[in-house]
Amino acid sequence: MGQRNLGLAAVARLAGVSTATVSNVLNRPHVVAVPTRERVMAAIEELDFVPNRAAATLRQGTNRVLGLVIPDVVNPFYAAIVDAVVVAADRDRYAVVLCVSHEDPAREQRHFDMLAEQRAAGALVVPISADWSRLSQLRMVGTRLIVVDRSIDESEACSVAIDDVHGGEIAVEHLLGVPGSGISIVNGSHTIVQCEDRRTGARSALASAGLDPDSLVEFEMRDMTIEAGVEAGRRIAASGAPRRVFCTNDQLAIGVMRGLAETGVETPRDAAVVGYGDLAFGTEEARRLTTVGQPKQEMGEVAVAKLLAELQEGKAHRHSATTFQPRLVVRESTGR
Amino acid sequence: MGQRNLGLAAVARLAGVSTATVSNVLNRPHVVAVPTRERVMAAIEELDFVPNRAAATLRQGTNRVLGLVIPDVVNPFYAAIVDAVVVAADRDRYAVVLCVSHEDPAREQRHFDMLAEQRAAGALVVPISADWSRLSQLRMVGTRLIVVDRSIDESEACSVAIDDVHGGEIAVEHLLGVPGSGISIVNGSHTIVQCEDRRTGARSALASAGLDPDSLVEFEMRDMTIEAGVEAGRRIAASGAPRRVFCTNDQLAIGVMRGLAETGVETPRDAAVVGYGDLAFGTEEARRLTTVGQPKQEMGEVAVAKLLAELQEGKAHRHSATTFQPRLVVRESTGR
DNA sequence: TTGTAAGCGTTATCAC
DNA sequence: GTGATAACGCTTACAA
Repeated sequence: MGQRNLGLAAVARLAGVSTATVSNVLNRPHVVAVPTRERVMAAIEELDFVPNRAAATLRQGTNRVLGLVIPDVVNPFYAAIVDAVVVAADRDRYAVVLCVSHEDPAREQRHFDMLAEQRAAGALVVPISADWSRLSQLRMVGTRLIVVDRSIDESEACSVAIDDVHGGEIAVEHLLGVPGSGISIVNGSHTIVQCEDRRTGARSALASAGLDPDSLVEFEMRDMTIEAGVEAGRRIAASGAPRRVFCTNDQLAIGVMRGLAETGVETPRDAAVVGYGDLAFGTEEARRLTTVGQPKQEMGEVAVAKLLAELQEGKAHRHSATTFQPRLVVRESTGR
Repeated sequence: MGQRNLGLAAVARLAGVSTATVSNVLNRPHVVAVPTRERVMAAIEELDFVPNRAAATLRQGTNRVLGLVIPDVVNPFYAAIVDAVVVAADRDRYAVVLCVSHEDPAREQRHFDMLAEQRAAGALVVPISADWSRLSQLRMVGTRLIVVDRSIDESEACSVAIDDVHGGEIAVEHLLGVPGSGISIVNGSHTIVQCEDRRTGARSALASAGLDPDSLVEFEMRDMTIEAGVEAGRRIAASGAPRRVFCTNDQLAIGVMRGLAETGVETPRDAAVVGYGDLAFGTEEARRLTTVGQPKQEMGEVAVAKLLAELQEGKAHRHSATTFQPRLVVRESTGR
């Protein structure tokens, strides 16, 4: 019960061996003779010995810790990544320090500095901006970096990302196979790289089908919420825009279906709607929505795998960028 | 760019002071003369010095790290707690090590041990079981504990929880104010303490209204999913059970509404449904659902506040249990 | 197979 | 206000 706090030395004394041997029992059991090992284990048990990783970190210069820096943890997309990362790291006995930047560069910077001070072995980062000077502290202490869900030059770091252009392509490709004419796109701001990429993919799908990319009828909404989607749906219904609609997230898509329905345009009877993300599971409307699924768990797992590989390889490591392809999840909203 | 890695000593040399002074500049700037301080800061800048927290941890016996152990991070209830905890911890410059137990006791145990080895200053735990012997390692190294979302004897640790009994009470109280007769409850397994508590609250509300608690018509479902809710809704419709229905989570509630609707029983026209949790925001059905809201962010914040207080108070600390009251979020599903 | 001993980079206790 | 210096607990050559 009491809160003692001895060290290797106490264990060594009780077991009648040296500290080096105790250390070996802990880290390289195979080099220790069996009877010695057992004596040491017994002493560890007896004293409730808890190794002090700070001492090991100090000595080795690196901590069995990975940093994970994301913009938001309530967002199910990132939550899924967090889950995958935590599981993968746990498999290799790494602790994960979670940092939520909330899109605040100053906060993100503090997180980087903190991870550097902790001598984190590596960090998985969904960066707010592409300003690499911010990472100098981490570089300085040798923390390895993986950029997640953003692309970056391979000379800088490893990265994993999901190909949003392809996501836009398969969405529109699918819509083109549904009866109707023309394509509408309901998008967020073009300044968001994901939105821009998905739109690029949409245009590319039109081009591949021998259609004019400029024939895409665009609705650029300020927010990417259900409300904004409803507004877009109304405008589509009112303006006679194409009723094969690609929305760049699921909320917009659900809103669009609702906005269309207000004037009696039912999906999928009179319209076809494709969303993006496949995140809002478990709700009625999402269950009917054809959408673009993103392999986020896989991305998280591979990110950790890359990081651990880089840690093993050391100097010999060469950065690489991995891209994951989204796949279409076909449901009712495009089934005529 | 190079990866140097000096220490206080190098900074001290460059600034022409002792390591003690550099340490003071970092930790107690006010005791250092201004010109000296400035010279030291310049040297720190010049050398890109990054303090090594492992050394400080080793010396001080405690790490500026909080552990957060939860069963699941994709679940929005826990995600909200994680967010609140991370923000609160960040305010006081604590790093948060996230551990996801996935309901696996062995894994949870590893997490505890790991936090002990890291000499975490404290840990916020949503424990799988109430087996306190599991925490011996943590106790041994002086890590302070706060139990979150579970109750525990005040002699053991501080805790924060949400009063599920009261949640059940206000839900049924509200249903009793809606036209109709009798109350149905759609619940998960009674072995889940939250389910049992919410049911207890429901019975208590009946009693307070002068009704027989045993008049509560119960449906105990194996899962707490939308599907299970649909099944319950069908059974309610078929059996003529009371159509004022309290469901112990939102998924069940959404399912019940759907199941009822299959036989033309529309909510709120012919039925009143109350859910629990207020988590599935942004979906059409959830927007219409009267439900019991849980102050989860507040719980997370207070948990960290308690932990930090305990860390400050040290020996003098006395444990305490804080209970948060849920509040009813009234929406369409009970509005006749 | 085991022991010896030199650090790792801080912080804290004294002197000055 | 500042400087020496002794821990803190572990890992790792190297020696035996």
